[in-house]
Amino acid sequence: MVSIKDVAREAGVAISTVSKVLNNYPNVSEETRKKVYEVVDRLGFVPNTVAAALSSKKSGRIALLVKMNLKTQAIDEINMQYISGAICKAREMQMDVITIFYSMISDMNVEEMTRYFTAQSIGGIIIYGMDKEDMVLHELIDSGNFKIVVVDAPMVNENTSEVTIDHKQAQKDVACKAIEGSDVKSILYIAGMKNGYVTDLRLEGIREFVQEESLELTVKEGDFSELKAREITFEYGKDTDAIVCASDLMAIGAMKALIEMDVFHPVCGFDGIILMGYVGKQMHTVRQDFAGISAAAVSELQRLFDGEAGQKVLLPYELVRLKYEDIIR
Amino acid sequence: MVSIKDVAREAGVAISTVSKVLNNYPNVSEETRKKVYEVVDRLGFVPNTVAAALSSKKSGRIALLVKMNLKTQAIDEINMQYISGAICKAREMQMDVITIFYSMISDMNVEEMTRYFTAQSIGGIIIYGMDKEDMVLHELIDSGNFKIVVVDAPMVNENTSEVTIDHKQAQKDVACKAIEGSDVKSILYIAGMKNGYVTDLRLEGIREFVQEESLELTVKEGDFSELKAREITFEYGKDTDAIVCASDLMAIGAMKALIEMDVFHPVCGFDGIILMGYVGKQMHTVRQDFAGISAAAVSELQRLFDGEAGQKVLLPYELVRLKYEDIIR
DNA sequence: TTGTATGCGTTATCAG
DNA sequence: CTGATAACGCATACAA
Repeated sequence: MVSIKDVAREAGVAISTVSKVLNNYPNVSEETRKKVYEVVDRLGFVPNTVAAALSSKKSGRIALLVKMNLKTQAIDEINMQYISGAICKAREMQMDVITIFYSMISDMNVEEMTRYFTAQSIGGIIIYGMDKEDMVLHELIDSGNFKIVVVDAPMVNENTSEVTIDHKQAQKDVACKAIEGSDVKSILYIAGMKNGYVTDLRLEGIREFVQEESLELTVKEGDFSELKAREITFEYGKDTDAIVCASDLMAIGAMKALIEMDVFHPVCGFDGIILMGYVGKQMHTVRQDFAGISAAAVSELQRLFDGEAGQKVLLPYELVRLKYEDIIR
Repeated sequence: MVSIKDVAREAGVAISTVSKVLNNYPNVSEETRKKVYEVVDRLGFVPNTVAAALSSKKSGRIALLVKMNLKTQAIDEINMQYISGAICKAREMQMDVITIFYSMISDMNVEEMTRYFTAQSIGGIIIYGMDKEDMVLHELIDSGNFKIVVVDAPMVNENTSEVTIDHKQAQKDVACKAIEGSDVKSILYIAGMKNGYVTDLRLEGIREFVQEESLELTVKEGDFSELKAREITFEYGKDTDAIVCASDLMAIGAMKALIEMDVFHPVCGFDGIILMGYVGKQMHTVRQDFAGISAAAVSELQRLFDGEAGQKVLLPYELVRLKYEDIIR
């Protein structure tokens, strides 16, 4: 294995000089910089990220904290996008990534969790799908021991950023799109999990929308469950003119129920997962670029590592309608 | 951060002794072992895996090499199962995991790839979805520089194991199940990628099956593409009595095409992905426990780390038929 | 601007 | 059976 020592010897400089060149330190002459780089790619030197992480505590080792649902496939689609988006971006930015499923550490308290991450030389964490009741995660954020980027949760402080889309506006937009052209007077809204942050935002959106449009609104808790949405639809589906769902999965559940009931109402979802293309009936939905969101989270983490303060990063979304023909390849 | 040094001091022994206890070395008295463990969990000590990896070259740091199409957002249920299965098992076995997508390193040659892994202190690799034309991966395996477990590819040597199911038998079984009760004389088989290892095995299976049952067989290359299976079905679907597909996605493509053509033939798939439940028509398929396969791969890697020779590990499969009602929750 | 020396938290090799 | 101590590869104060 070719190490920094070999490069130093070959280039006729000190190890520390090589290190400085590699880490873009200011005070290095252009000449030695060139010389070092020449040797680096002549020898095909690749810095050992593990050693770097050990040596410097503020290394770029980050953890992706994913809440995975072992049952539902569509949820996996989203997490897969999150994971791949982060991993690719992280590699681009020379950061080391480990993926952790929440269930693996959900029994820990803050101290244990802190030790767990510290023991792995992890300095930054990206949290996906955090909800209001994840007390330990809240404490972890408050502790200030790590740079953290939270996706879709309003946590911003000196070393915590949020990356998200405008859920409220998106919910309004998609509802609007879904009922346009139909004579809709009342809407059944199937909401997400009660303790979810996005649930509130989307709920706000739909409330504002029905107010502006003078529509009637019925809200039911769907818990992001396809089955629950299905049951809710069976019970209340025919009494309203349209069904707006807080997730694609629930929209699918609702739509399939409507079909079985042999009634047709506009249904719209949220997320833009591919699965929507398989349902037969096309539905409007909000397409989130999960991989892009995740990549942005990685960049944001880098910003925090660079000592800048946390902030809220708002990313775009788009309204789509997935056809089977569009999604197969 | 509490380190091994703190434990040693607190327990009144040497650092090396603590290390030996933690790594289950033989020559340690039961007494000191107890004493050390007592201090370990009193202090909540968690070993730093990064330091361990740096120090010991034969560390349990492993890489998951996943082939995924990152360009298109796809239903990547299988890879997600692979990844989560491996990560969970690895944590259980105290191994460190990093996930790498093949596209991130596909432009490297063996030397570069070797340096890349070495630089990350990676000693073991699990390769998913390798095919015959991945020359660099073949070289990587032959180099003997890493302990490697390959999923679904016949690579076994001193430090390489294979984990797989009996694809040939499974293909026979599912085809048999699919046509049982129907008067089928001819079968359209939509095969996978030409350069895939499992493609050959499954093809063998279906060939043997039609021979035993004296059926007619037409084989077309579907490349594991839903779209291609759809097109093939449009072209040849009505001339045969049943369609056997080498993957669920292709089965879905074929089934949807048949529905559009308004003809009904038995169709069966392979893999057992949840998506099958969304198609409407139920199809028989081979359910592979991807997470379990992946977990087995991790265990196998540990075996290799322990100095044992590579082997072929055969895991079970089952025949299923997914209904929408079964998959939603 | 460059080099020296020390430390990061482990593992592993020897003496004892 | 236990304890010093030298690596592992890199980062970084500090000295030159």
